[in-house]
Amino acid sequence: MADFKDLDPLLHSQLRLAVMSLLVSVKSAEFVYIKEKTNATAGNLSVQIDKLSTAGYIEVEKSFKGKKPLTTCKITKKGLQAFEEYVNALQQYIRK
Amino acid sequence: MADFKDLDPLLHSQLRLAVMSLLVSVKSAEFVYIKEKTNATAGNLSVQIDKLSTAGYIEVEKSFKGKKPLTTCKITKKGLQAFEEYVNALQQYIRK
DNA sequence: CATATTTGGTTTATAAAATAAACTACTTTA
DNA sequence: TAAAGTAGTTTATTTTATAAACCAAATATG
Repeated sequence: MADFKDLDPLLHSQLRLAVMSLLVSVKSAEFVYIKEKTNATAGNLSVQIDKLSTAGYIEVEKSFKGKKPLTTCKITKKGLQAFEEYVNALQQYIRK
Repeated sequence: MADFKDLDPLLHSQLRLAVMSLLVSVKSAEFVYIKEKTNATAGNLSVQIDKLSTAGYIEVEKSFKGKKPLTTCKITKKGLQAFEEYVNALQQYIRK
């Protein structure tokens, strides 16, 4: 049996993984939408989005919807690759 | 799309998950063996094994191999169930 | 009209987790 | 008999995650 590959710690977090999971399928999503889908608090989500953004895994665009702030996220190529590698590494842990 | 199910925080840890993953397949393993397979430090492993044991996910038996201490771990029914649930919940996050 | 309340967040503080370092107890080897 | 190794545990430190507090603007309410 091969040794366990390290799991990207940036992705091995429930909330960040959920965010990435969403972004993989929808390609672009608003803060509020992500917040609802993930059941996260705004504060927590804000922090985790920041981390993903700093890592270059997602792109964050701040604009306005009418007069309200609007934060839109989309996954980057780097993020997609990291996600795929994470999933591959993880398979080793969870296949019975 | 259904909301994301919570991931058992006890299992959502690289080292603890690796330990459980090992125990699922081998059914019983020694401390040193687990340590080598997971590349963990003894201290870290000791702590994480303790947590899994306290949760009732594994059973820990302390004996002696000759004159050296021997810690043997095996997964419990509860642990196996938790592992399976974790894997199921996780699927939702990682299917593309 | 003024004052709550809601929206869409960010910042900061606290709690929990992971990890590393130090230590224990004993054994083996030189 | 001193040094080094084995098999761990305990404690301290660092990192993370989460919650609580806050902010600015908009909208609703009496």
